[in-house]
Amino acid sequence: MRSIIIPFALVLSGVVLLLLIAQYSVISANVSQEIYIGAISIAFLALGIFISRNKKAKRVLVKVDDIPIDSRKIEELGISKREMEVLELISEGLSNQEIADKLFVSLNTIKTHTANLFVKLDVKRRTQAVTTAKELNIIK
Amino acid sequence: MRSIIIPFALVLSGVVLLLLIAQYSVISANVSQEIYIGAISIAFLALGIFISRNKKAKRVLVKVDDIPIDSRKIEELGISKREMEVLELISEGLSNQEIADKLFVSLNTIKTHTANLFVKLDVKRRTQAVTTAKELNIIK
DNA sequence: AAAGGACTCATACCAAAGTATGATTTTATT
DNA sequence: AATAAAATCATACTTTGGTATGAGTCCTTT
Repeated sequence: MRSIIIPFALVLSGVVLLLLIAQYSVISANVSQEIYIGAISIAFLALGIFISRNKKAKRVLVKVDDIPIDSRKIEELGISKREMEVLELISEGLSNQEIADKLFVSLNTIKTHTANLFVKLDVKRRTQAVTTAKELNIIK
Repeated sequence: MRSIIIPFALVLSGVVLLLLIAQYSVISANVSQEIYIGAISIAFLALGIFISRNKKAKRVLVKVDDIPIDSRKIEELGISKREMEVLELISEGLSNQEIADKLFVSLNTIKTHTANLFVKLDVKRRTQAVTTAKELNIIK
């Protein structure tokens, strides 16, 4: 929101300024119209490029990290909500005990979830689960 | 290079077109100059925004996946070549035994490497080693 | 030649991860 | 209300991972 206000102010003041210039050009009517219009066109073109350059770059940078999570695949593999939570915590490097503590359930429950997860992802180890899940865009 | 040619052609044809419009506006001299100039300004502003929007996005998108490996950090942490190999294989989800087989060394050797790696990365588990190493841009 | 770093390997022991099986309780869905 | 799926937990067991320590070999650099 705020990032729109500043360029807008620039545009408006630019328009006012150029209208004033245009008026003067009518008074000192020697210089041809085409040159003025051309100059104005180029100036605004540059302004437009300038405005969208700065902000766009950063916005896209953020979005690239957001490769969308493939919820179709999650369903397809029959991975439940709780299993997804566990998978994400595994990918953050937590131990089963730490996951159990964080989710307020027993260690055995986490072991069950991971075992089911490994079958669904067709892997044998948690590290493999993470790489496979990332390849499938199931986790970030 | 090529990506500059098309917008340039657009700009030039736009200028020509607007100059023609401007000429007609002199002939049908009823409409005030300011409105024409304003319209031209806005049109070119939009053109400028449009031009830089499309190209910039893709260029940045490509660059983000290529976050360079921070070899300074690797040195700084004193991680050796062999340790890096092990770290990469860990991040691919291999077990210690599989890594040992792949590198033609004993399981014990891999255990030694991982233990040293964990000290250098200040982590306790292989999964944590992977997330930390990725955060530090030590591995892809 | 000596010293240091990197790489190798071993033994032994403890901790965590993973497997298998069975069972109870929630929570949706029909 | 009945059924099914999801979530919970337990016990018992095996495998893998991780820690600690010591030691030998091979380079490289002083």
